[in-house]
Amino acid sequence: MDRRSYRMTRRARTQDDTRQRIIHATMQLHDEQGVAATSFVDVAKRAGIGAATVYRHFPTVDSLVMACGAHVWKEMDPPVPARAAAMFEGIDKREDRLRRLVEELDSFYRRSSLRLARASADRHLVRQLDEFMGAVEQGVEALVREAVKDQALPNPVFQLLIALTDFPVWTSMQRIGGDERERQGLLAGLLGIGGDERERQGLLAGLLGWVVSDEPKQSRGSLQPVIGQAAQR
Amino acid sequence: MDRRSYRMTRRARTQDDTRQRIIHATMQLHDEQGVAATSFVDVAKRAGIGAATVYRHFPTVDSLVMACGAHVWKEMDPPVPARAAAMFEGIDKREDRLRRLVEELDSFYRRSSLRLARASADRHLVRQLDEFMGAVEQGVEALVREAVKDQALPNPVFQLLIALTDFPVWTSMQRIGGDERERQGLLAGLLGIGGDERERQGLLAGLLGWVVSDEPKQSRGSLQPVIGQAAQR
DNA sequence: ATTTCCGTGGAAATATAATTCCGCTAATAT
DNA sequence: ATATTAGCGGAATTATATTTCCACGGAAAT
Repeated sequence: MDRRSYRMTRRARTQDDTRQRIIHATMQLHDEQGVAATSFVDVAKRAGIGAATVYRHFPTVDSLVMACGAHVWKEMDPPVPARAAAMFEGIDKREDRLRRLVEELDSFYRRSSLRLARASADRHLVRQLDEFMGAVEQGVEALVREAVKDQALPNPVFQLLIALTDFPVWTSMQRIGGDERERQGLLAGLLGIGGDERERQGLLAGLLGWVVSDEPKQSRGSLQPVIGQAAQR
Repeated sequence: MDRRSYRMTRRARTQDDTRQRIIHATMQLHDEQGVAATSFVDVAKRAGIGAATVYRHFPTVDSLVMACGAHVWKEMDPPVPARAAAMFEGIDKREDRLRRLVEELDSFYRRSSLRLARASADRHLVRQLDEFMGAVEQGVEALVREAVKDQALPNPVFQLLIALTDFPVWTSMQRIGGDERERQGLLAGLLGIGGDERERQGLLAGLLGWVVSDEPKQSRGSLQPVIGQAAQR
């Protein structure tokens, strides 16, 4: 009795269906109660199948989380370094590039806020989530870098931009309220502070230069020389 | 046979010693592996005593976490609303008050960063941690409010200040590196943007006003009218 | 001294989540 | 039709964390 060859047509379909149900149930639960808090039994119950079946499809937690991760990544469509340049296609003016950057980031964070929050919450418990967030951060950084690529910013200024554009900061800023336009304008304003042309440096760039250099440049004694100077002149 | 009266002098001391050992071991483990990840058995092992003894001293997880919380609170000595005013005693100039605020916050966040991070990480799992962080946030908010109390900031600006002074934002800014003085100067600069006197509003206040109002005030078309205008005039 | 009291901790009991076993059934090939 | 294969899932098993029990021994009172 040698092994028969199996093609599995109809069967394969129901099997694949089960797999999709599992993934769907898992994502649902991850959204509702968090990633780390979701057990295999929970998933099975939600999907309306046996726990053993979940194990058949996904022998390890890793494989399940990864399968979900792929789906989620696709759904949230985060910025990736490869497409960063294309996002600013034909946009030359500094302000317009900044505006574009903020638009892109705000809409990304907004449409992904729940899942980014869930991933952030458990990234120290689940390796995949940490990698996931790492990839997101890389994409955002690439976007920022592309937005200011012809400005030759000093590294600390660039790092500040990165810091001000990350997800935790966006989350904190949500408390301000307001609609999409207000939020974006506000963030764009904050970022716009950082570095204009080289000769008349942007406000923050100037400020940073003052702060980093050992001695105040002009108005010693004042705590915000550049800003103060810009505002009263 | 009626109950004897017990005074417990020597005994009370060793018992109290055990209690302190438990608390010490718990804080150690919370620092090392996080709050939620630390079990009663872990604590017992670290303290070199039996698990049952831990239960005798702290019947519930809550009681143990609270005892540790009290210690931690004392050690980190966070800003509290009651002492907020005293922190600015005799400091009148706007810039000096801001500088004081940043000094206070940065040094607080720096000396408490590990534990604030641990508390933040698990605040969604452990009620006490959430309350703890809530109290910290209240203290910080009181400090900020006190720092700008005579400026009559529009609420959105104030909210922005709160957002920019919270722990997640501070954490993100750590990536910039630099020493204490640089960091503080940078943050002070960022905050200083927000709201000067009413008549010549601070840059950010102006920006916000522009963003919030429906139509651009002066230089329509430009994305950062206030900053642009301030910088080039 | 001796009786009473109580903190201690090893061990057992309990709870819950993770994983595997195995018989059932439906799909497939001949 | 019938033998064969493979997905399925209830139930059993294992693993781990939580909680309780109780005998022991040293401290406190008389």
